[in-house]
Amino acid sequence: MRHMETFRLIEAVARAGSIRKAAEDAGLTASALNRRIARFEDEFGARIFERLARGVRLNSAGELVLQHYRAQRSDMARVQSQVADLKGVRRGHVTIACSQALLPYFMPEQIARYRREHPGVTFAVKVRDRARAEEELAAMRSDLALVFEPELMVDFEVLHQIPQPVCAVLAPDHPLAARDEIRLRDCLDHPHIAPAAGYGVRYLLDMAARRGSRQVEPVVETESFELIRHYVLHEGVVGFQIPIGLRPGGTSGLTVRPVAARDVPPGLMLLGQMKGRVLPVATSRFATQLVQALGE
Amino acid sequence: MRHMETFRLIEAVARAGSIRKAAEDAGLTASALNRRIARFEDEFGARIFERLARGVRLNSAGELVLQHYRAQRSDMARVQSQVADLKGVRRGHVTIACSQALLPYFMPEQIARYRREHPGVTFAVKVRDRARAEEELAAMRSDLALVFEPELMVDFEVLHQIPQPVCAVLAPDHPLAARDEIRLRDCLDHPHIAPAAGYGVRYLLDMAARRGSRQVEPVVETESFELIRHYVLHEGVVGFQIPIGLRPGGTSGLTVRPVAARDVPPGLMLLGQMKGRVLPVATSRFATQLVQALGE
DNA sequence: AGGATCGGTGCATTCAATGCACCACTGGAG
DNA sequence: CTCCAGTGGTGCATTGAATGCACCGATCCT
Repeated sequence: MRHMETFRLIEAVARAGSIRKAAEDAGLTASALNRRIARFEDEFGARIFERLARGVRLNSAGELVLQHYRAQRSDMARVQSQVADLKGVRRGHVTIACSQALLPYFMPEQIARYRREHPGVTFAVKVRDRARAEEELAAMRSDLALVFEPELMVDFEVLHQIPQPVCAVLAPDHPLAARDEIRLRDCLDHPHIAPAAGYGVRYLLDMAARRGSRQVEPVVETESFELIRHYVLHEGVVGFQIPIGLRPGGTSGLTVRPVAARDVPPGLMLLGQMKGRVLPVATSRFATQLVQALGE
Repeated sequence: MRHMETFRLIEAVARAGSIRKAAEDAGLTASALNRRIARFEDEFGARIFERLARGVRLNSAGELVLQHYRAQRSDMARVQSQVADLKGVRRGHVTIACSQALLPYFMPEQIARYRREHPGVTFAVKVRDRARAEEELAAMRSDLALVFEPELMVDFEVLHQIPQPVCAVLAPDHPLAARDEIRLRDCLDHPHIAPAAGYGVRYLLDMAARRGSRQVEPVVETESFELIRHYVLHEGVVGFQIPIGLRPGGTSGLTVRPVAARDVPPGLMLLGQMKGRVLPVATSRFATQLVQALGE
């Protein structure tokens, strides 16, 4: 869309922090870009950039303008998607930011199921922790977010939520594998492997451990859930996961036992969108499917 | 705002039903406008106008585009208003579509009260019947609507509602003026003056009369509530109004008596906005004031 | 048949956007 | 301090996208 060129450039300048840099990236001269911005500020009626000695920075008016542009851009995408829909083309593109736990089983299954019925719809799956996922939504770089225990910003509109108890993941020959339910203190007494700080599971574990005057002291700390699942098969340590990230049948050679809910309260897996946005057709349908799948 | 010129022209063409007419109005040639539209359709990826023998008409894709433009325009106005606000200018413009009954007392009072605290805010008050008021909101030509018994379209978001009983308006020497409450059949037995079809009061009266196998047969039928209020002083007829359109004290020389609620159920006065819109600062504050005033 | 009105198109023109060269200013390194 | 690198801002010539003009073919109404 030709008419939002200026907005696109404004966004580029805001990102680069400098008119010259942004101009170079955009393939035009600094003077041209400078004048575009000056002209926009004239028409708009207010400065949108603070002029610093070493560059520029968006002021609060500029933040509002940028937010407006992003909303407008995403709405235009929605309109195009709806038009494509009524042309019978049945195309679309769904962008979703989700927690790592959904990568092995849940998301692949859901996307495959959807694409079986709508092969024209393409997907972008971004892996974001709970804080970054909400940023994605706010900047409208993603249409949906499916995250575990997010910090719930004001702009996050919850479409569905399900509780997810924290589970211990063990090799079948681990001493704790015999029990049906495991206490947190038993996990902490054994060597354990845990996600790094910032992840929902770790957050719940830290809170619970502190309540029992204990500490989570993992022998291995990692950002990869996949590493956790595989590592417990190599060394007799206790791993932690949530059920949605584990194969339901348990054919993967892992033993899964819930950690006592009275020790570690279940966290919430939330499906959400940017508040007030009208989602494109394909996205909206996919969200509906997710809600249904989560409900089962 | 320069960048939505094309959208503005598209709207003009849609309204005029002809590229040539719209071009003339806009002060450019038909060929230029034609090409602008063709270029937009190219970029957009779909036709937005049906080409007819005698002109053009928006197709459904075009309707979506126009709706997008209106939403975007109103959001830009909101952004500018917020920026003006944080510049300390405290300016703004409130556009409200309302029923005729609010013109004599309610709206003047409310606007004056608001402007006493915010002299920089200007107002546009459009008088629209209940059907047209919702059109105004949908096309974003008005920010708020305060209407009696609207038909409640899907895009109408109710901010507040209060019941309004239908009242008989009489000269003090009218035979019915002696009673505290008046039955509908008594009104219909006397000569009466009523609003034209399409107005909320008339709608309620028609429904109620039909239930009693009677008919509303006014000696004078008018679109002006003001005429009704004044006419009852000239001829001994029964007029109909809702309380919010009458002076509370009753110093206007009129006698007001409620029509029995078991005959004519009270209608609803609804304050609403376009669903999902973020209102400009000034408008939002004014809406809050209206809600409070209606609550009293 | 014929006039009126419509959308669409080829070609010359124009003016707004751009590139270039340059200025003034700032901050940090030598 | 000087000097340099990097920034935003400006006057002037240039260019190309948008426009106006003239014209075409189609359609509708008289």
